[in-house]
Amino acid sequence: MTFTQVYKKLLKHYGRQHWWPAETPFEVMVGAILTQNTAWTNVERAIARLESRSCLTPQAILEAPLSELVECLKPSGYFNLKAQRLRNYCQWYIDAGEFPCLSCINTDALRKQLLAVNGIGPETADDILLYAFERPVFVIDAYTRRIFSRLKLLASDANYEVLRHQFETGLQMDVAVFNEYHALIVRHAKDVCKKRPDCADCCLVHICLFCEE
DNA sequence: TACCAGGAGAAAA
DNA sequence: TTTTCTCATGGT
Repeated sequence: MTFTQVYKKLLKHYGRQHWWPAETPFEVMVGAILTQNTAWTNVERAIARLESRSCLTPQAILEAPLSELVECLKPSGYFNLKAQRLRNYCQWYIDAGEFPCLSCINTDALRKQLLAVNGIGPETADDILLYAFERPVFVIDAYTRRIFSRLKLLASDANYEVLRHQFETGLQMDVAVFNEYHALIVRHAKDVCKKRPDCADCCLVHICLFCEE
């Protein structure tokens, strides 16, 4: 089984996922920060609160009183932490020139800048690069680790950069494929979790889907 | 009631 | 350098 074969099976089974669920690139960025260790349904509530208070722009987030920002973020959990992280990100985003200025920076340099922002780790940076900046970067999350280590395509204890490199060299460097693949992995993980909640260790690999036809 | 969810950073060992 | 702890709400 190869990365490409798994992708084709997932795509055939679930169809296109149309990710990321957001109206604008900046909303993608906000969602990427708010979804850290948090269910997406809770992130949606927080984003809706930001939007209802006209706080879904980097300028508005920086100008809003911290107490108001915290109030908006409460449904997504870790609200104090995320309010500060969101502000850190917005400050960098404005200082760096926003869109379209940032589109001129090459992917490696942009990734380094993102990782230098307090609160932006590898996964969040890659979410932003792939879904907001449309760069060919593969996002490695907990689902990806579990599913692909079970398929013996990845080592579960390898560090993030090693896993990302394995994925990116195992596929064609294509933004559309990376976008769809990660979305399908999340969809699959959630789908299987719902079907088999009794399974120990959250059995994320739906064997029938991946067995040889 | 207990556990987990589309992590990251600081502190401790 | 590696491991552990903290941040926190909402759904199951």
